[in-house]
Amino acid sequence: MRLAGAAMPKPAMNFPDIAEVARRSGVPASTLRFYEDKGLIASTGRRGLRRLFDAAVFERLALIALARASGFTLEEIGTMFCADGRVAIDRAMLSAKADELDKTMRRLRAMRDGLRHAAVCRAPSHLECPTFRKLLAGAAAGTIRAPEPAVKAKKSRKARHEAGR
Amino acid sequence: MRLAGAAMPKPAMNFPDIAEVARRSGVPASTLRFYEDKGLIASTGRRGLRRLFDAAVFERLALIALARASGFTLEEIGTMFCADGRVAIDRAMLSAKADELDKTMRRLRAMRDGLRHAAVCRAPSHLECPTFRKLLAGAAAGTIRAPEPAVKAKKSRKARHEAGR
DNA sequence: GCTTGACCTCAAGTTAACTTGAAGATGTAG
DNA sequence: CTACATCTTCAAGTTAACTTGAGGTCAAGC
Repeated sequence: MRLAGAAMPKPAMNFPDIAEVARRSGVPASTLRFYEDKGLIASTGRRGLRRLFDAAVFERLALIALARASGFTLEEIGTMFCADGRVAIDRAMLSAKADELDKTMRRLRAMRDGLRHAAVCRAPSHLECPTFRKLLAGAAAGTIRAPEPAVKAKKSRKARHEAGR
Repeated sequence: MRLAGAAMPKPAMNFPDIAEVARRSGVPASTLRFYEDKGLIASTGRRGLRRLFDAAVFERLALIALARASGFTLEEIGTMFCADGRVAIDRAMLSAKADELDKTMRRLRAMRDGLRHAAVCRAPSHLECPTFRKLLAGAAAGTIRAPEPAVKAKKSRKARHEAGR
């Protein structure tokens, strides 16, 4: 992917600037600033105005991506890091989130089955299909509810990034 | 609260007003107005300023709830209704959404397994656990991504509603 | 020394799905 | 007829996680 050239470009390899971090992580610079602002990552210093990071930031970003994919909010993710930069994840929190995912998955599974049925059901209208009506009744009774918040991806930051913005 | 007398109370039973619809459906009046504004439901007329609905609105609301629970956006849900008020759901759309749910579930399953492992893993730090590092690598590579948008529930509208707001 | 392009800050905008609030209208009980 | 609880409209606020834009700074190349 990147030609390992002999000549090191401007920012010292071991102190990547924000553009370098963005390039290598796929996380936009604006997001990196945003994360820093939120205390999720930290720059190790500045060259003039410009932030310099160290290599640890990549692991940190991976951790954040992983946590986000698991459904943690940025705020929750913030609690996973000690002030000293060390990672200290509460195991109970992990279990709780796993339980949450299980619940979500059960809900989604039910919905998916309903959708699959509705997609092939031969009833003239969905409203006349008993399976569908059962689901509807659940929705009416409030047993069926919409999902939790989350995040949007829309076009995948990596994709947009790699497309040259 | 309201005695079921022989005399029909204010809103004719078969033309519930917005408060009645809210009460029976659990959907807040503000949401009903919002949905009407978006064209997802329709009031059948007015008594003075006040909207009157007919019984069909309950099915409609159940349908909306169901679709929302399946991950459809309100905009997508809008396409499920013809102008004449008839329901006409594109079966291909249902399949597509089912596929989407499957994808989501695969992702969530992987995350859940990772979380469960991390919760019990004996490695001194998560960063030293090979399983965890494998996930991290996935996150770094961008194969692991955050979920789709969705909706929030926070306290369940029904609960808040029934708690007398 | 000057130009330039990348970076900086800070405020405001974006999206989805609603909620909240202000100001006004009205059917209904008394 | 007067109160008043409910309704009405319309604009603006909310949340999460970012993005965008304006206006400014600065290191490096020429």
